[in-house]
Amino acid sequence: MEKWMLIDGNSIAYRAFFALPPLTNSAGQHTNALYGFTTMLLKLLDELKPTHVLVAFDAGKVTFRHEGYSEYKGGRQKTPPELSEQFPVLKELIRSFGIAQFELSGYEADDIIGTLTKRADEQGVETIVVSGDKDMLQLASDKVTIAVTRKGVSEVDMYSPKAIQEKYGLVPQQIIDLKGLMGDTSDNIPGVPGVGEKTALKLLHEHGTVEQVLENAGELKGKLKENIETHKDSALMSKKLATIFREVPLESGTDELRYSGYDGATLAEAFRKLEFKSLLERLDLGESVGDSAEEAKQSAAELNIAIITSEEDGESLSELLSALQQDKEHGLYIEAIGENPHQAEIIGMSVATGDAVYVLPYSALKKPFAAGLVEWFSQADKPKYGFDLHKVELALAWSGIRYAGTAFDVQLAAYLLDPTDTALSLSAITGKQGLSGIASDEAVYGKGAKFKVPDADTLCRHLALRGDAVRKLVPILTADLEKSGMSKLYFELEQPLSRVLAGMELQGITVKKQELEELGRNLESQLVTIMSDIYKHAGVEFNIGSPKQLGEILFEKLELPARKKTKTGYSTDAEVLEDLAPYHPIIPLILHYRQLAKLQSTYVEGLLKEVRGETGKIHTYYRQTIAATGRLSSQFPNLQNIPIRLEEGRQIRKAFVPSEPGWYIVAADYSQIELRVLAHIADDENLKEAFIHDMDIHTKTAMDVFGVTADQVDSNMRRQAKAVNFGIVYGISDYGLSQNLGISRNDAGRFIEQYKEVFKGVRQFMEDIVVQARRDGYVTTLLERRRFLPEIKASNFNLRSFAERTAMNSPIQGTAADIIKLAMVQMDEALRERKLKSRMLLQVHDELVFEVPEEELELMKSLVPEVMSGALKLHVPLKADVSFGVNWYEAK
DNA sequence: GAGGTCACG
DNA sequence: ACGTACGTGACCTCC
Repeated sequence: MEKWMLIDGNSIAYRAFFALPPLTNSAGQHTNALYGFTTMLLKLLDELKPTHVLVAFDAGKVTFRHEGYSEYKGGRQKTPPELSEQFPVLKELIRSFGIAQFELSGYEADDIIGTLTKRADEQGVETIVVSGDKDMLQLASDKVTIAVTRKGVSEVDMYSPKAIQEKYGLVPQQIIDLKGLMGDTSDNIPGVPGVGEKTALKLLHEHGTVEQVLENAGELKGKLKENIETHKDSALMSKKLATIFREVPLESGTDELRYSGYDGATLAEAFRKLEFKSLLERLDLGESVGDSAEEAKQSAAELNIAIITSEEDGESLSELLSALQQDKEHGLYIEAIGENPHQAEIIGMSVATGDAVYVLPYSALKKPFAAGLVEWFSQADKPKYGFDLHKVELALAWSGIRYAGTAFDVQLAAYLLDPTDTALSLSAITGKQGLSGIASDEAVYGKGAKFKVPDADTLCRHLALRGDAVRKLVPILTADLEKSGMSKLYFELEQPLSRVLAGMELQGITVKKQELEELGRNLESQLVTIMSDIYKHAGVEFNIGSPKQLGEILFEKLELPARKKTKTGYSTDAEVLEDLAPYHPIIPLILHYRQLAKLQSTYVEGLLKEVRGETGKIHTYYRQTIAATGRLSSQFPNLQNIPIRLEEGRQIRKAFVPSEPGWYIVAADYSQIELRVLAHIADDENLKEAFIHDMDIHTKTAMDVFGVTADQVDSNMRRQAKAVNFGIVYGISDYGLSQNLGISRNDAGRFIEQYKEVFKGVRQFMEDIVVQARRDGYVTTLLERRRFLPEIKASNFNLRSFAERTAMNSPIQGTAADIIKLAMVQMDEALRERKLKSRMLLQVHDELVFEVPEEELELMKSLVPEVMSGALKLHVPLKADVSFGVNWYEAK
């Protein structure tokens, strides 16, 4: 059974353009009409499942309608260039869908559609016309339904003749009479002055057609009668103009409209260019969620899968090993279940190479006959092309299998290509690259309580598809890195770093449980005391840890002044409480309670849970593919936020000790790395000068901003200057600075202006980087790390301002990240070359922590800062301060 | 699972 | 007029 869908391309594009905010891709190309059109099209294709689809466009400026009425569409605003530039792309996009499109010189889209619906009526084919224009309702029939967009383009109202009858009390043919009387300002159809929809409907209900209304105009009264009699011609002409011409000389037959579904890869390529990320994912999702099982079976059926479970599959295994030993290109996928790679369970693996995909359940990998494969894993000179090999290395290590030799990691590459992309699962990357979708993790395993490893058959097929996907992605992402100028960053920094990180994580850091436990007992007794004090002051027991309950106590029961609100109620954060401190003695108690409770739950109990019983060590997991700026992050547990600012919390660091008796903790941190990076990037003479002379940068800033000499800078001026420096790095705003310093916005603005007067290079940088971001759609670090900032062109002030601050901050924070990463790779090499026993254990953004035997202490105290400061040559010196002690606390 | 809070650079 | 400092992760409460 045929089913036609006929779309008024111009009308829908217009609707979409005005309904959506001005979206652009990173190249600055406007995409809102395209996006709206596409979402609507995908939805209709999915819901209506047409066999034939056509998009019709208006062609040429002059249509036959102008012959009779030159003012036709005259009053219409000129098409904005932001929209007209989208039409050629739209036409290409429709081709990517595999959908036919017509335009015929001298005719409008609705004439083409009218002509086709006439054929549909004659042939009895069910047809849906899609438009943003109610004019189309005249085409409705028992075969033809009109879908008119509502609320933008996401939803449509369906008009059958019956629906039109219900809504207007008219038959479809009368729609033109309606237009004839009421006109249409958007097309500059005049109609009859003073006649709107209400009057027009009343007249038509009585008389049926424009002609009849005119004939019976004598019966009418007053102004209406006068208007109609004087504008008879206008009414008749308007009716003619509103009439869709249904005899367009179309040469093409309807066979050309046949639609057999889109090609995922072609469409994904088009979406990729336009950066329709959510739609790309939806393509992926549509396949993986919708018919995941079927799809997977289908694609898997096309693969030559060799499942290796026992010695009997020796032949397959030999083939595989032979390919791997010859360094054949391949795709490796290892499934490790669990978020924490130190506790993940490997359930199987696959390698796609040659014309086959080899799949091994983990049980097979552990058997003696697979020893060759285990050997291959450990060979650093045997290249491995895989996905998230950092996690794999850790998971394998805990299963007693050594791993080395990453030649390419699809996930790491995808991160560099867009570090703000939070969907770096293999299925997401595959979908984004427009390869045929593989099932998402959730589709295969379920999630939460429903998590379940599927039966062996399903699992093997699934693993096979993933190995195959990795193999296809390797050359694509390699080329993308090259195109974006990030090959060097990838191959010489990120990939080597991945290995260094794994080494640090597996090494772990020793934590003295007794130390933490004692701290915990101490905290516990303090907490009990404070808690009862708080209850006394409140006059009631409540859950201090509940912001809701606390808010009620403070602002309702105790009637303290509530200043700040959150989405859900009163804000009770530290800033609010500090302001309230003078009003009630309960406030300092709550602040203290909060502080200690945090230490207890996160740092004492939290860390104790992470200490491995066997070794007394904590193994964090540095994530290399999370932070938008290129920084690392640390999880399970986070060792990058161990307390230091307050003395009570700093005590936690006493529990972090060397793993061997007599060794030391050595810690080295970059001094003012971000401001030094800024001095370099902005090439600011004054700032560079300050660092070349290794001045105290906040004092120097105070001198320049306040126009005083060094000995005139008091601690308050220095504090304010320090805040200004922070602000500069964060992408300053007067408001932000005023909040931070508790001063007026005007005063903050003056500080900033003064700063920019003295640090002219910084001012120039701030201005240039925003312009650059707007031009390129992204900003870069010194090592060419990118961050895309599409919102830099947003019309929404907040979004745009955020993007502008990010444009200033990311190159600074990101370059600092580049530098310490370089230092880590170089430090790792230095330790190996010199065959030192010292080990690098932790990284905290601008700090590296080592454990060092006594005999290497002196050497490391000079080597570490030397490597760190020499990691990258800038126009200012990099400085690293080093310290040591018997624990992390003492290394200060 | 979201929101609030707070630890770090 | 708009209303915010940049980047993270963990814990708790409450729905």
